[in-house]
Amino acid sequence: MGIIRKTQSAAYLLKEFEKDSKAISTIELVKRLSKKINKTTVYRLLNKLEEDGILHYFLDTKGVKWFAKCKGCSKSKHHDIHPHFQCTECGNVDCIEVDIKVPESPNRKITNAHILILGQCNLCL
Amino acid sequence: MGIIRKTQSAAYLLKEFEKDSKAISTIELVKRLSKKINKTTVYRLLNKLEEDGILHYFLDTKGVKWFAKCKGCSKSKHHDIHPHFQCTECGNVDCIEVDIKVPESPNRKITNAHILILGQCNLCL
DNA sequence: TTTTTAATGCAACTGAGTTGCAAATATAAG
DNA sequence: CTTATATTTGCAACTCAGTTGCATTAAAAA
Repeated sequence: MGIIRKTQSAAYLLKEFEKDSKAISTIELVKRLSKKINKTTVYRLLNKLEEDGILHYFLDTKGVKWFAKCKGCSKSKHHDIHPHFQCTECGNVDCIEVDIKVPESPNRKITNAHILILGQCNLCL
Repeated sequence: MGIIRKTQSAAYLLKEFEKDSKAISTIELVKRLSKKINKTTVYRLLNKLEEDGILHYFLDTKGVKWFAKCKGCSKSKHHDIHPHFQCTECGNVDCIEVDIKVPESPNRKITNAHILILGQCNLCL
């Protein structure tokens, strides 16, 4: 589907990602916006924005979904196949702009990779 | 906690992993064992076996939890920090015995990495 | 065999995410 | 600007994986 109309809800949602470039978990977003946007709408908007290449998402080690703003992605193709870093102490997540080489594997065709790096962030060191 | 007693349920559960070395999703395990073991028990056993270093787990792109048998892990430390491969067509998951170098990052201490490689398996090519 | 203590089953619960539908609102048409 | 139309939204009810409390069962120790 993707976003078709410029609605107030979409504006509120995108505003959250303009504050800083950190990733935000779905649950956190639903909480933050609960007074302005209904939970259902938040979920629907996130999916649409992801399809349009405006946001990208990934899952952390606990299965929590995190969203972040895309850089240079389009509707046709996501280019955000970069690793993500999650601090094991504070839980914060960042995008890491580094390419990691994934080894070829016999008898398989590798098309993508999800990489989550764990450790301590600069604030928790 | 970890496993303390050798119970029939634990034996049934481990048997599933002895058939082959593939990873099995939690939901699939609960289904397969539903006539022999209660759902609650399956979940509790999986956690215990993971703590004991007998099984390891990881999450796929949809947040589904997969378990597989560990090779050379102990209660004190999991060594199964290898990548996992999931076929985007049939959904099957395998452990990949390859080391991937994770780049160092300034201002961070990297301790671990979760790597999920996606593509087509030999059966789906 | 009896005692002790962990493991299990059951039923009820939790909470993230989804669905159907009526009402609201953005956009296009007139 | 007003009306028509089609997408978005909110709400309530639902789904379903995973969890919790507690009484019962079954390992292992005495």
